[in-house]
Amino acid sequence: MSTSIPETLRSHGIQPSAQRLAVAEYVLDTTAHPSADQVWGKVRERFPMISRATVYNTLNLFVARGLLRQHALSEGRVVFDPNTEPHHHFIDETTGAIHDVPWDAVDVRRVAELRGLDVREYQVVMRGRRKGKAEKA
Amino acid sequence: MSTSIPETLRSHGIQPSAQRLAVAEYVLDTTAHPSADQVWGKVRERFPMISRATVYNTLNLFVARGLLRQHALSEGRVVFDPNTEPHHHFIDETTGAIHDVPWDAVDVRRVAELRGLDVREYQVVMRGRRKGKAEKA
DNA sequence: TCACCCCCTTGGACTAAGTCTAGACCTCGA
DNA sequence: TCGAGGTCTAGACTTAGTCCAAGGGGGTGA
Ligand SMILES: [Mn+2]
Ligand SMILES: [Mn+2]
Ligand SMILES: [Zn+2]
Ligand SMILES: [Zn+2]
Repeated sequence: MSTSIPETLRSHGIQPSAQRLAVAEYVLDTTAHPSADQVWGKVRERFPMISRATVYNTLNLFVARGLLRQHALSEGRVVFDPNTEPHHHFIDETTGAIHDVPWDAVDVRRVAELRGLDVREYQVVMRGRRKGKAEKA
Repeated sequence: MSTSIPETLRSHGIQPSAQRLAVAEYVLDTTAHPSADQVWGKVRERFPMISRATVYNTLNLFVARGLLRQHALSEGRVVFDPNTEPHHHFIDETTGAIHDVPWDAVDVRRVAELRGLDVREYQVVMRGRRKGKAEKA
């Protein structure tokens, strides 16, 4: 039982509105790492009159208030991620899909010892193919 | 005493031309991780008639032939990197500058053990500020 | 030397991602 | 009821990047 979406928005200082709820319902509950235009496409299925500018404004607002993170992992694609905890990413070179990798699944050491660099955050970005699971037709 | 630039191009299967040499002279010898349009701006200083399309074509060709790597590290910026050996990157949040971090300066373990993922390559992407060196005016 | 061919370069059209703006529209409190 | 602020919208605008059709240039063989 988690808090309702309007509550979540308010607790991050965001005034709920019909459009913002429609965006939040999709983007706060996906692991697909969608782009802004993909979010627009998805939200329009249930809310056809929402404008592109509103989706961009809403996503940028959510990022500014810490509800979402924004990543530029693969060429030219900026994506949104509701997982705001530290974690790593794996990019499937075949499909372009981005998968989360739990923070503790990888060991990274000696980052804090780098001379001259004050590292505030970091992640491991991996590329390759998903194993097993025969390719879907 | 390294090989000449025309030799380098030929050894990667690239026919030298005046334009390609001008691009190569700059981009194979920078640590600045420039964008395509930054390369265009720089090359035009010495070769003012070179077209934008040629710079993009040349950079893409260099990437295809393994002379350059392309990275999308920070939001919306695709940059070119003549360092084709494995290494990590540090992004200065203040200036946006991208710095190379030697492969051995960081320890990454257990990447190969990830179940279901065939990791072909990876790097650590770090963000923060450069220490020391008072900010330049 | 000349002609031909192939590759290269060029400017401009085109596309896609993203931002900005001006006005319409809500909502809520006085 | 009214006004003020905040929100939404369509469309113009910007920027990165690709595509295209036409022109140019250099090597090779006659
Ligand atoms: Mn939060
Ligand atoms: Mn090489
Ligand atoms: Zn993620
Ligand atoms: Zn680099």
